[in-house]
This record gives sequence, C-alpha cells and structure tokens, in this order.
Amino acid sequence: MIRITKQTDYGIVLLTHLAAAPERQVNAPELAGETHLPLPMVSKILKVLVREGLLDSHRGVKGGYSLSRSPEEISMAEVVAALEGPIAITECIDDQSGCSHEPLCPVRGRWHRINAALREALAGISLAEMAETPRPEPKLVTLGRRPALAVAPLGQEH
Amino acid sequence: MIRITKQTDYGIVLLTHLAAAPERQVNAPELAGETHLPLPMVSKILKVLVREGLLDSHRGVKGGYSLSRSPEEISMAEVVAALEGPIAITECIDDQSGCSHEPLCPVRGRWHRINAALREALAGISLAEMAETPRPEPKLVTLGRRPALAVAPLGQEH
DNA sequence: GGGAATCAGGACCTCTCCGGTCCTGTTTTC
DNA sequence: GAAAACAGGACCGGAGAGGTCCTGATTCCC
Repeated sequence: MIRITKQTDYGIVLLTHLAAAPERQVNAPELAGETHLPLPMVSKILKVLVREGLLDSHRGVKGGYSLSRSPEEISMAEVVAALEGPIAITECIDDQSGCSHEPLCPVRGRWHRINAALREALAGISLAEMAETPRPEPKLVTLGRRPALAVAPLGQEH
Repeated sequence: MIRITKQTDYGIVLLTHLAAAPERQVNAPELAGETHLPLPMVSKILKVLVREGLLDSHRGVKGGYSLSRSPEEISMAEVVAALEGPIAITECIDDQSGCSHEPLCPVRGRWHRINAALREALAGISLAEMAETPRPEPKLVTLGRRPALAVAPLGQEH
C-alpha cells in the first residue's frame, strides 16, 4: 500500500529526537527509552544510520550516537534513501532499469515524473523542520481509535 | 522500498492500454494477450477496477471491459487509490488516525505534507497522459520545489 | 430455449520479506 | 582488566503480496 517500512518510520522518529538537541550524544538504551521504541530495533536502525553517514558513533563506556550534520542539512530524502534504498515508487527507477517488460510496456518512461515528484517532496523537508515542536493542538487526545490497517501492538503493553 | 504493488503496476498497464482506444470493449483474454500479462491476474485486477468504478463491464458472449470515463478524466491518483487504498506513505493518514504512539510521537502531524505531496503528484497526471506515445520532453513536474511550508490543499478527492 | 462465452466473487496456496530478537565480537573508559 | 558501549551478523515467525483455480450468474446466438 505504498508504505514506508516500520524501520524507516522508527528511524525518522529517532533522528527527529536527536535533532531536537543536536549537540547531545545519546546511547541506544537512552534513545529507546526516550522514544518508547524497542531497544533491539533502535540499536539495529542506529547502525544502519551510521553506515549511511547520517549519524556519528562513539564506542566505549561514554559512547553513543549523534547527528553527523546539523538537522538543517539533512533532508527527509536522505533519511528515507538511507533506510529504504533509492526513492522510487516503481521498479522502473531510471531509463536503464532493464525491466523485462520494457519493450512492450506502454507506460515505459512515464513513471519518472511521479518518482521525481516524490523525491522532490522529500528533499524539500529538512530534519530540522520535522523536529519543530508542534503547535499545541488539544484535539490530539484520541487514544482509543486506531486506523483499520494499523496492527502493530507496539509500545503500549505495559 | 516504497513500492506500489505489482497488482497496481499491472492495473496501470491495463488501463493505459485501454486508454489508447477508449471506445473499444475488450475482454480479459484479449487484454492479457495484448499486454503480455498473465490472464488470471488480469482478470482479478479488472474485477477490482470495475468495483472501484474505473471500468464498465458487460457480461455475455460479446462481453468485455471498457473505461467508464474518458482517459482525460481519470487521474493516476484515482487509479492508485482504487488498487492500493488511500494514498499515504505512513500509517498516519490524517489527524484523526489515532496512532497509539501519537501522544509521544515527535513527528506527529509532520507526515501529512509528504503524503499530500505524493497525492498531488499522482492527481496531476491523467490516464490520457500516461497513454501518450512517448515524446521528447514532457513538461516539468511543478509539484516539488515550492516553499516548504506552503502546502496547497489537494483538490482531487471525490 | 439451450449452450457457449463471458464476467463475478470467492477460496486457496506459496513464498518473500518485514519486524523483531539474540549472540558474539571489538573498542573505549575508568 | 572489567564494564559499558557499538559492530555485525545469524536467525525466526508471521503477514501479506503474487498467483491459481473453482463455482456461480449473466448475456448472446443459433
């Protein structure tokens, strides 16, 4: 259903959390606690983000993670690309995709506009913008209702 | 990887094929043959498209399928929505989504811009455009690079 | 009116991959 | 040297995508 994976979702939450205090260095257990996400997943995702160059890591007793750049310099496109791979809605990512249907495909080449639009939309939003404190909205207290397809029973089991 | 499903992919191919000759009425085996897609899948997808109102069907010996409207009047947003459900990259589809993480979620409400951008990108392309025989340079996507906070309401939800 | 062709609407199966856990290193600090 | 933290895997269960098939209901044509 055109969804990002939970890993990406969590990754964005983690990065956003870090962006709120960019100088801080936080270790995995702390981050998990503060974001209410399961530690093993947090740890796994942080490693990916380090490998992709969005985070710096420091080993040892006083170790932890911090943003590799300022939040203003990190776009959502980079974040999603780091966690999901190339941003494209279809397999036909570029003209050299080599799709086996290509010689017959009537929509050949048409998807690029849509893919590009999505990429631009993500590139136009920085991590800093994602981290802005939301203006107070009282209507948010609708805890009981869940969307029909949201199944993940996470973080609520205590 | 933020992909549409194959079902949607095939559906777009089928609709595009039909859009090339909008008056024509074609049955499932013919369509499968002409698009080089497996008949059972074609049949399955056509039924969905009828149910969603994008195709008209006619039973009986001379039966078949045809577009319910002219290709110009059908947007890719409708097509994708028919085959995938509501267009949104995250579970947080709207402000009333009631995600269980919501009270703690730091990106609460921030995804709507991205979802809206994707929707607009899809709404801005008609089936007729998808069916055009490829020509050198289609007009640029005007969608992406606009001031980050200026999110126009998307006027395409019937 | 009967048979053939077609759509309608399921049930059903297989297999990939997401979501999640865990284990064994290596590095750094005290 | 012990403890605390990151690094980098392997591993597993389940959901859902992709695909097939079967049994009706409808319409056309002889």
